[in-house]
This record gives sequence, C-alpha cells and structure tokens, in this order.
Amino acid sequence: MEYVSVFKALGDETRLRIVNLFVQSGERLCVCEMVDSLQSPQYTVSKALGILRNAGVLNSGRQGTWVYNQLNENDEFLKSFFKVLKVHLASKYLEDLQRLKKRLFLRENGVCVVGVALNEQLENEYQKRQQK
Amino acid sequence: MEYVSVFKALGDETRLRIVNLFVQSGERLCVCEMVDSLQSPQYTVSKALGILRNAGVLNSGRQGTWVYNQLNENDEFLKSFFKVLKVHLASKYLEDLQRLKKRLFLRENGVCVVGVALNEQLENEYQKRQQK
DNA sequence: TTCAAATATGCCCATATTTGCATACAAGTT
DNA sequence: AACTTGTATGCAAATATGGGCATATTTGAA
Repeated sequence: MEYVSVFKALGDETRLRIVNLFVQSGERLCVCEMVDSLQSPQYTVSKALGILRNAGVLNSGRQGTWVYNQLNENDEFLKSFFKVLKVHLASKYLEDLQRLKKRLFLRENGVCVVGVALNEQLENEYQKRQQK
Repeated sequence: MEYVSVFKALGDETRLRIVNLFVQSGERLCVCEMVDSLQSPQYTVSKALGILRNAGVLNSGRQGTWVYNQLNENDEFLKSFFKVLKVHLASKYLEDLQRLKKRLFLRENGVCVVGVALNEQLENEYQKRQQK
C-alpha cells in the first residue's frame, strides 16, 4: 500500500463518492449497484474501481456474473483512515446514499440479482417495500 | 476545505513529505528549513507549499524575510486526519526528519536565522550542539 | 455453441499537472 | 537607492489524467 497512490486515488470526486458508499454502508457492493447510486456511466465507475483497487483501497472478487467490491480492511492505516472518512463525509453525497439504499432493496437474500436499473424501477421497488 | 483538493494535494510525494515534516515535528517551519530537510529545489518546495495552502492543508504567514507555514488546525476533519498520518507515516521519510532535526539546531531563540544551508553547515552545528 | 448480461479495457482527445529554469517580488541592510 | 537574501511565480515542454465511445472479456443460461 503506497500512501501517495491512495491519496491520488481519492483525489477525484467519482472515486471519493465510491469510497463514501462503502464507508457509510459497510456493505460489499457490485458495480451495477454503484452505477445506480452515483448515476454515472458504467465505464466511469469501472475505471474508477480499477484505480481504487490498484491503489489498494478496495478488494474485489467475482461471484458468478457479478463482481463485488469491498474496502481493504487488511491495512491499519486504511482502517483508521476509513473511520475518519466515515465521520466527516457523512453529510456529503447524501443523494448517493439515498439511491444506494433504494438500490439495495432490489437485492434478494442479500445478493444482487439485477444489473443497472432505471430510476422508476428503484422507486417502484422502494414503494413496495415501504408498504410491507 | 474541499476533500478532493486535500487528497489531490497529498497525492504527490514531495507534498506528502512536507506534510509529514509538520505532522511529526509539530513545528511551524519556514521554506528554507524544508528545502534543507527534503533536499529538493527551492522552487519545488515553494510550489508544493502553494498547492498545500490552496487546498487548505497549510496556513502561512510572513515574519520579516521568512515565511512560516503550519498545519491548518481549524478544521475537524484535518485534525483527525493529521493524527492518523502522524501515527502511520512515523517510520516513513526518516531521513527527512533527521535532516530537519539538524536544521532546527540552526535556529536562534526558536526562530530561523539562515536561508538554505549546506549539508556541512548542518553537520557542523549538529556536532557543536551534541557536545554541550 | 450461441446469446445476453455484467464488467473491463483500449483508444482518442481535451485538459490538467509536473518540472526546470529564469525571473519577479518583498523585506532587511548598507 | 542599490544590494542581498528568502520566497513566489510565469513560462514552455513533457507527462499524466479524465471523459466518452466502442469493443472485449467473463460468466450463466438456453
């Protein structure tokens, strides 16, 4: 883990927003879930994830068709750093987190089962779950 | 204070080394002291400082001929962040810290009184102080 | 083995960023 | 005012980066 690479990786809004999703949710997320949360093109998110992985910020593993990413918790510096980020980024990028929340309703048994979704789809599912 | 700007600022070795000097020493430092500690050209250090200041990481103030810089302690995120850096960067860039220590011996009454110095000069003064 | 869905990547272009040098500016001294 | 010293900055070339698009790759399913 190279400090300079980590900071370089976080020195970009898309990538910081991605890290924020992980830090605030504590979840492992697949690419399509992030695409929907950030409302950014798939290739943008995918490239950003590549840079974050390369910098050692994230780990990823394929699970069938889906690739799940998660924070790298094997480094003491990163763990402390994520804690600080969690506190201080909490009020930033709120819309991302709201969309992520809705998007996670589409999971089944805690697993992603659909790719990039439309906003309507998210809203519909959200309303459904609310009623239960 | 913009998070992305802060991380972008730290995503460069020279600038991270500068921040490390402040974080580990807890001192306010003038440009020539940093030039000697990092052994980098004056313009490199000066430009790096400009970027760090712009990002809100450092403050600076002129005191006569010398410009002193210090960590910006007016932001809660930065304060927490610096603490984490202090712990985890402690064993990195040790030579910088050693040179800084020697360089600080050249101060008089806690104030910088000479510009960029030669290595010999640092060593000589260091030996002198050791004997006392 | 063909197809479709999820993800990654190569390429291009515009725009930043970095680096080194020369020079400018600011303050103290003579 | 001229000179020295500490610091900042403008410029130009080299390099890196980000965004968009098309396409490749991987996997599961038909």
